[in-house]
Amino acid sequence: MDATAPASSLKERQRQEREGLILEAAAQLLAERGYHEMSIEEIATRVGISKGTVYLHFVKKDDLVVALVLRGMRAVTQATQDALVRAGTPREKIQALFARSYDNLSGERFKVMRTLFESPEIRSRLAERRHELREAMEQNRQELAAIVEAGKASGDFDPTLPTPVIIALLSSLTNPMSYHSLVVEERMPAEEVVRYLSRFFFKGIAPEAASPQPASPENGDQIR
Amino acid sequence: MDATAPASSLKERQRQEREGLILEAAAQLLAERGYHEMSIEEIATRVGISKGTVYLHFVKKDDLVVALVLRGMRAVTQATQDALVRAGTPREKIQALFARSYDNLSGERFKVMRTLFESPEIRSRLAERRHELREAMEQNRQELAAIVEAGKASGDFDPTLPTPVIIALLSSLTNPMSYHSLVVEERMPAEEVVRYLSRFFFKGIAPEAASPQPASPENGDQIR
Amino acid sequence: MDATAPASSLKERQRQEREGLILEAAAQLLAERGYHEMSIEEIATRVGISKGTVYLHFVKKDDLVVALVLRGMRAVTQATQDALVRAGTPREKIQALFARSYDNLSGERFKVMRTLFESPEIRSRLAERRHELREAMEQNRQELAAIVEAGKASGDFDPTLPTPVIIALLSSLTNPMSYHSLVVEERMPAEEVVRYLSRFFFKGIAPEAASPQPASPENGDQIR
Amino acid sequence: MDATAPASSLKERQRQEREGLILEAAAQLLAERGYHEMSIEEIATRVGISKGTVYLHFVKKDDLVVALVLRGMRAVTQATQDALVRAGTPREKIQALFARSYDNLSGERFKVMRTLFESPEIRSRLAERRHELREAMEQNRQELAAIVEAGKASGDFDPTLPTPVIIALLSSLTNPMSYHSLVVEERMPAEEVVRYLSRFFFKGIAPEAASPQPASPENGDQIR
DNA sequence: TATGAATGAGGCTTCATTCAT
DNA sequence: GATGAATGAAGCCTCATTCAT
Repeated sequence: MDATAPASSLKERQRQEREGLILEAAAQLLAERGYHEMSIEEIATRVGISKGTVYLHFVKKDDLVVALVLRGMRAVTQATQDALVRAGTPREKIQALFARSYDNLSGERFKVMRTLFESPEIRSRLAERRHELREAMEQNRQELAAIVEAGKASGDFDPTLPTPVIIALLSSLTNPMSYHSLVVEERMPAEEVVRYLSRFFFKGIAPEAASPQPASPENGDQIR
Repeated sequence: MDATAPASSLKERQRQEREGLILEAAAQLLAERGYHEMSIEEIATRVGISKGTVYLHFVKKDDLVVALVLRGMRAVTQATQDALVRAGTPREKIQALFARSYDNLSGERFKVMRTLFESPEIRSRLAERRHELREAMEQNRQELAAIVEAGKASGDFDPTLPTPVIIALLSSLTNPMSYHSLVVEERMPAEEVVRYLSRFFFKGIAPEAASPQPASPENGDQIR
Repeated sequence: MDATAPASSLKERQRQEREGLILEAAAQLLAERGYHEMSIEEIATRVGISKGTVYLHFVKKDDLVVALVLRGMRAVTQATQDALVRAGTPREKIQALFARSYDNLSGERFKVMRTLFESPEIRSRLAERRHELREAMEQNRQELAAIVEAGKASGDFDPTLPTPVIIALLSSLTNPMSYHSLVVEERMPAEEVVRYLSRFFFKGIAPEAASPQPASPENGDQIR
Repeated sequence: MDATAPASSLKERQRQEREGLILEAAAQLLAERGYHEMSIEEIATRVGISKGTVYLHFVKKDDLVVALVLRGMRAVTQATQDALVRAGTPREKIQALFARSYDNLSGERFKVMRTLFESPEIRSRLAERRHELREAMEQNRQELAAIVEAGKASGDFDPTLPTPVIIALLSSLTNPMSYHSLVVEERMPAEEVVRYLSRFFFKGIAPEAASPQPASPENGDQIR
């Protein structure tokens, strides 16, 4: 038995690995073409396996998408928590969130997630399994709410702005459309976008000059 | 021929009217279900005509969607121009844009447009006809750019923020996700959302009290 | 309206006709190969239409089979009633039933029905819609029961044999296996089979001589 | 080699045993669901082995079914012979055949066989290998023919009824439909069914009273 | 020898598109 | 023009069969 344990764990690892590849390919195709345009056949081809093998991992096409969303959601939640942990002040945490949304790693996945959620086709598919997703979504929302509340308490955020509004604004500012128009089309470095975003988030569109602060390195790192 | 001209113009008017109805029905279905779940059959049923008749107006399903997008784009451009004309200062113009995005009339159409643009399925379909859309998009972008530049000139907007960034932020803040999460889920009145949005856009997340400006009714309406 | 009525009735007639052809082809294929071996594609080919057209008549493959069974059941019931009406004594009625089972018209359909009912695959499919079939089956059973009871009352049938047993025996003797082994394999004329069957049903396997009746051509053609 | 012979015979016995289990499981599934609904996977699961192992015994699914049918046929033939040997008069032999058909042991297998033969899917499959089955069928038929001829000779059976007809009638009366409608649906004890069947077979549907025989307990147990 | 992961043919079903009426 | 019946391509999914371990 000792002998078989590692063997099975090898198989299992390979299996997990392949499942990851399938999800990766599916995420790409989903982002490129959408739910219907993504065929199981093509996912298989991209991974280098056969159609049938995909079905060894996911019973239905929908299951694959649900798995994709769940995985993405967990990743986003994880990234959010990282931002919570590593950064100190609420202001720094927000900046970390922006940075995460625009880096190329989790950023890409983040983009896919947004795409998924905004597609009516996928929404209706997820709706049938809302119970599986509700929890993950709610958890993520609460992470954000905690940051916002802390920010209000610390005086960084305006306490008269309702928390849901702030969360919505936060989410809005990190959507894939912005990413695309600025980073891809305008070829603006992601870090620069993040810097602007951060400044905007905290100070709005108002000109620097209007602020009484003598120096304004707008990243929020000023002493004030 | 002169005799037939008015007759044909009557026919033509009816034709245009029906085409409008088809587009309307298609927009609804597209927003509700996405490209593939929207069948020509159901569009026809909703309009009260037959499948074949839809094909008298649009040769392909894709053509219908392209027409939809073009029409929507023109409508958005028009609304943008209205905002430019009716409102006075750049600040007021921006407020008008926000208001437009969240009202029920053009707002709904606006939402559909966003949905279309964010759907990979439709994006890839539009990609094949990008030349037909490029112009309309560019025009709209220039309208916004004009407002932004005016705002920078008037001192309302921070001139060190790149115009494309500001445009992206503007667009981001009016996406359907925000609308849904705030107006639908949180049951917040659209006007209230617009007020918060406007305030945020101009002053950011910073607490009101922190602003040294003696008078800052940035909604325009409060004395405070 | 008067003008359209006949037109629609023409269309409708053609439609019914084709539906009949589809059912006919399906019945053949079902009898030849069974449920799974019968593909919609081949039904269509045999009728000379396309796959899609079959679906204009039957939403699902199962629906086709259910329709087939229902139609067959109605035909059998009808034939049973005919036998009840045309023939006089219970004995004659039974003979008519045998004749019906072995003639080429309803006989063939009868055979298909048996095949359908004895196939586990189809049984399980019908099971899901048992409510649609129960009625037709029960009606037919009651027709037979009525004949049997009349026969018991008239002294033709042994009243100590339970009616369900007699019905089961009747049904058994008309099954497709017998038809096949006698009429097809042994090339015995159907009328002759019916004659033997009838004699057997009423007098059993016992030799004629054992019967005390002086003349007993038991085919019913005796004067008595 | 001599040394391996017994070892291989042990292995061989185990192999035969397992083959029997596979056939048993297949027979059950075939009767329950039919050819296509019976998957190799499930057969393996029921036996407690793996899919691949089934293929060590049967190269094709069809081969399995053919083997099943052959085995069943041999069993039926065997049972027929038993009836021939144990019972005395042809009449008793027939009664033994009925009893065999309705008991729970060979009866069940008998039922499966009937099901197989009446399924078009399997028939067409067997057709391709008719040569493998012809012999077994013919042998069985001859056993029955021998009984019938003996019965005719002994005066028990009417010699004017053709032997194939009698065989067909015999077969008809033992079909699974009867079994189901009487034993399962009507909850009639199998022995009682056998008694009625036997009586019917020998004397037909005619009422007892009509028979001139003074005593006729028709079970064949009369002295005569 | 036994396993079960991998394969891919085959069939149902949908729906955009065509075209005779 | 308007209709809707007819078509057939395309994709999901199952499962017999193969084969490396």
